[in-house]
Amino acid sequence: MTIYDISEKAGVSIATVSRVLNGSNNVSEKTKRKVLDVMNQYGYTPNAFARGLGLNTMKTIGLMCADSSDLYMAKAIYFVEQLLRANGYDSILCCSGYDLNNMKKSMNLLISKKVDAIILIGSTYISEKDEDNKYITDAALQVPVMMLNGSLNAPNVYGILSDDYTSIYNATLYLLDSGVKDILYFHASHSYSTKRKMAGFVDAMKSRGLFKEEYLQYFPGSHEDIPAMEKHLTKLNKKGQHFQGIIAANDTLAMGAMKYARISGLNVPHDLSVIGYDNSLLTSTCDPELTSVDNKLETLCGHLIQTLMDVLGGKDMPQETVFATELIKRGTTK
Amino acid sequence: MTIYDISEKAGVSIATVSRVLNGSNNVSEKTKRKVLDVMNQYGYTPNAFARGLGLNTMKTIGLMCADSSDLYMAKAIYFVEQLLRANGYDSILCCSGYDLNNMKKSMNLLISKKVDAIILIGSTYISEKDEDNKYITDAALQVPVMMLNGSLNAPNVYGILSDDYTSIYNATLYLLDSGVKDILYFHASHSYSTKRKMAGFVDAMKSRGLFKEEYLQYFPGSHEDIPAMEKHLTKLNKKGQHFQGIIAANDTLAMGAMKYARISGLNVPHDLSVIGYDNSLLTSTCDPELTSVDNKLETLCGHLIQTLMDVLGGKDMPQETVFATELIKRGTTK
DNA sequence: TTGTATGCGTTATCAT
DNA sequence: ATGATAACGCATACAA
Repeated sequence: MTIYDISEKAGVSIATVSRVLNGSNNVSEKTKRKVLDVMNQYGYTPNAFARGLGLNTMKTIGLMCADSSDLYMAKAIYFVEQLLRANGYDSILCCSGYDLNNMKKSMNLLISKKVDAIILIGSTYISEKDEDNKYITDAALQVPVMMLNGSLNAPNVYGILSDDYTSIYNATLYLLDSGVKDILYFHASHSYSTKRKMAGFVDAMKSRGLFKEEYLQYFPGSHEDIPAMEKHLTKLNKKGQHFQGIIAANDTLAMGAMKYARISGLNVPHDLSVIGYDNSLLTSTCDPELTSVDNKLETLCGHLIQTLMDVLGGKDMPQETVFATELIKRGTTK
Repeated sequence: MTIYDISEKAGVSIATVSRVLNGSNNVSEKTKRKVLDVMNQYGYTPNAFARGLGLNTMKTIGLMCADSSDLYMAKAIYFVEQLLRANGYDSILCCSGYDLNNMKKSMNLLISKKVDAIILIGSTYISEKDEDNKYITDAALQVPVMMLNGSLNAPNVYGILSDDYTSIYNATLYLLDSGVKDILYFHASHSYSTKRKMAGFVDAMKSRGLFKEEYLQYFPGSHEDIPAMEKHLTKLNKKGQHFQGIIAANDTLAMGAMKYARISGLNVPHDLSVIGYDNSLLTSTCDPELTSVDNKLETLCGHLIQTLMDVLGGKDMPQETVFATELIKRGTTK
């Protein structure tokens, strides 16, 4: 069933059918009805490929994330997909993993599929070395690139981020002010976001003259392996590294800290204070409930999509937008 | 940059360029090199829309899930997307929510985008009433429909599922054999999967002559609201409903049970035994760690994609494939 | 092995 | 208001 079939059965030209299809006003009410009737009768739907060829767009946005099963990214995908669809766009998803080569591959794949824009979910994609970001700036030569919680100073790439630095800076001060001295920053990646958080931690500690390099604790294992996180901390403690506070780069790591406390017989928050990040459902799985930074993900996603729509509409938009977060205080801090 | 440009610059016809593009053997090594060189030089990539129009496929599979941020679905999406891409297909994602009308809309949208097949993730999509499944069987008239953890006896729809019934049947017996008598089945949806689990529970209890209707506990709130789950159980207990065991339809609900135990001062597993479902990362967030049913999701996804590829390749495939699960015993059961 | 010509189903630019 | 016709960029049957 094509536009030709409809035109024939309705006794009009394909041009008229096309006009009806696209809601042009230049068509009499009478013929419009006739064409519409025939369409319904035969259950006609326009061919998306042909339309894509003609319009050079299929109203599709490419979504890239390292791992769609990560709590943060999964939520982001959900919000972004909903909002895109509400704006008449579809999402094609690419879980690229954390390897640079696969990221490049995913990017090329999306570009070759002629998506209208690319959304990079999570700060995984931005690298220290400029050359490693080239695949992003290259992509931005073709279509707008939106970064959720990332930022890159290049034409046609837009970053929407939460203020990770200040979040952790303030969280650290909050912990210090509650009387906790030795605080660990516990992270499992070297992403852009993690680094900004770390900088916030370092600066806050330094502002009180309390910073030590050993406070920065990198966990090299799987980002889902909570028992391994516990073991990491236990080993650390056995090595003589003392700490009464842990600030984790995400809630899952904080769960590792909680497990460590339980196994070590530590009272939380009295012996050990813990702060997580993302304010996920994990915050209510532990006892006491986890104090965590709310990253305002839904707000970020909303703003990201709005910015994208404006960019696609030809408007000038700010290259970087930063949102404040909120520390949700629960039982793991005093 | 089109095939015409390349043909001109390489001094050959567009047919030859096309042949090179599609790896045809009927082209001399020499001209192939020449064409390839020109392509690289100009950074040519074929237009996906034009190709789609000609071949009537863009090698894209439609993914539907109710909520991509649900732990189960998020993992499934990850596996499925990876496997599809490894087979040369892309995924377009639609988070339909749990409302039937939106599900239909999502389905139509995917069909109209001319995807090569549709994968329904989670048992959300299959309904009691035949008429409510019509949109699925209708879709199957156009493209193969694969159901992850769902099943529908209709042409061109294929179900890959884990044996939810037996899982819970055995888990229930396991709990009974450990000396626990009053057991609750705790669920938050009326999905096909949840019902099969419930049937397993009911039959297991009946097999020992221990079933009571009140044991079936439906939680009407948000599937992420763990505190509300706890309150539900607390209220239940206050109403005089006793229980020493809880079998939850998923790990999140089990977290609610664990929270209830803590708040009520119950020792797990001595006073209360808990079994979850999905064997997610939540199993290691609580204390003691959660006994849970491993649904073998990765295996299911692998099989689903393989089946799909075979179906697309024209092979005859079984309409339903059921995989056994495994009860992973941890600290919440004796 | 290579080239020519046509079709794929639209949209859009002209006329009328 | 409506119709004829040319793109859009590729694949492919057929010819050479």
